[in-house]
Amino acid sequence: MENLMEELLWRGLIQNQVPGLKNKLNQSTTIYSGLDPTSDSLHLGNLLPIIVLIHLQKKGHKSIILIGGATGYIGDPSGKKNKRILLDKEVLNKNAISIEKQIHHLLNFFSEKIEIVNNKNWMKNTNFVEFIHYVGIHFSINYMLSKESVKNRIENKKNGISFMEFSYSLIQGFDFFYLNKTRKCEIQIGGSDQWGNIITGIDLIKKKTGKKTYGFTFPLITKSNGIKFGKSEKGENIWINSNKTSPYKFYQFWINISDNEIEKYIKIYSFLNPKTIENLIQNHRKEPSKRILQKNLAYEMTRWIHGETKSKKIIEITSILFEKNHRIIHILNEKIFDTIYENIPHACLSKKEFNKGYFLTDFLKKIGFFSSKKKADFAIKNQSISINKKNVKKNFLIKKENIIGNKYILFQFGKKNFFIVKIF
RNA sequence: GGGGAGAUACUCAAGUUAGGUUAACGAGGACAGACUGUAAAUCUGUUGGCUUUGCCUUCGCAGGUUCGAAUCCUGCUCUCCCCA
Repeated sequence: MENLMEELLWRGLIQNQVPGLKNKLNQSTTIYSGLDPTSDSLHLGNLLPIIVLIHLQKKGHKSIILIGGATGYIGDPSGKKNKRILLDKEVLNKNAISIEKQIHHLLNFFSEKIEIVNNKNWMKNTNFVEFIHYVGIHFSINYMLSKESVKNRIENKKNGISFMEFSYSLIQGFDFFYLNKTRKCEIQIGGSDQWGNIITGIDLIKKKTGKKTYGFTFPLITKSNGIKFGKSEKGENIWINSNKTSPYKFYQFWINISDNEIEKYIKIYSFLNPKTIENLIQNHRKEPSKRILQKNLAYEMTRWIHGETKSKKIIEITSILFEKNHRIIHILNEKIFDTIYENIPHACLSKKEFNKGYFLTDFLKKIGFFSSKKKADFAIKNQSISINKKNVKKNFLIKKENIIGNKYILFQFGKKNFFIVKIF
């Protein structure tokens, strides 16, 4: 446990810390982090607290994950320039249930059991007057106004802050107090935007009980282009749920991380031990074109989230899809095509429909690979379309000969966009 | 309550003062091509739709004037600023 703090620092998982944290981490204690059920799935952003809690638990601490059924109902103003869209209780409950399932799934992988609590269970019977008296008495308005999250919104006349959001940090502060009282929880962790809320909890516990508690935050991870990490180029979140982000896409996300960022991310996201990571980094630097770090991280993450079998399959089809020799594709068996079909964007078309005869541009639009014929047309002109790995030079009528494996046609746009059509 | 400014494509932002080469300058982003390693950087192209030498739809919304309107007129909605 002595090295825990150093390891967390080495991994880049500590941005800000309460003094004395290091000593506290040297003895077994209880740590919690909360996440509000604003969606029915976790994404790479809110996976981070869970990763850190697992690290801590593995080193002998007890971790608690708090699902914010109550706080989600209020909406955390931290890190938000504008008002949040409010979710009603039913949605929050549904989200909480499916997130809890996901968390169990994530923990099973490590055979770790982490307690999951929901703050609606202790907030639902709270009386407003009692709460304000019990908690509000300890916080001056001056103190609350000085919080970064509040300050920003007060200066912003257009999107002022509601009293409800203003009170958010008191509820989160109370959560920490409650967990300290009932579960001897002494450390709260969160993303860097949670610093203010964590301090509120620490202050509340101090004032109520005189006990000293701790906290730390991890950095807000942004990519070099300024986009929040964990979002795709289009700004979509990369979700844990395979219906929202396909395992193939998930794998590709990691594979595509650039060299100058991959070292940082493998430290943050993978559970490989530091020595292994250092070795991989050395090897990667020798031959960056092998993409050792990207492949390792992509594999580690995909097998954690989507399982060993699935990730092996994805690696297999990835190597086929990105194979430079276009002849390879013609000697594959049907089973592999079936696997490809299941894992990448696809469409199916009846033989009857196919036999009507389509020009490539119309076909691409029809199957949904391109949203408009013009775009498809332009792509062909640019020679960025391939059929069955073979570059298309100009628009032509799709024929039977284009079907391979007896029932599939593989389309490719650019280097990394694939689409497969099944003719049945 | 009084006065002023504005609303243009994914975003920012020209054009509006004399109405017509304006699908709408430019920048960013995004996508593609070349080079590579499914990297970065760089250079090039694209960035409303279609039955593509042409047609249709688009400059806050609804009307009007005109052969013709993002540009002029009327009404409406919304946003911002200043003074009370």
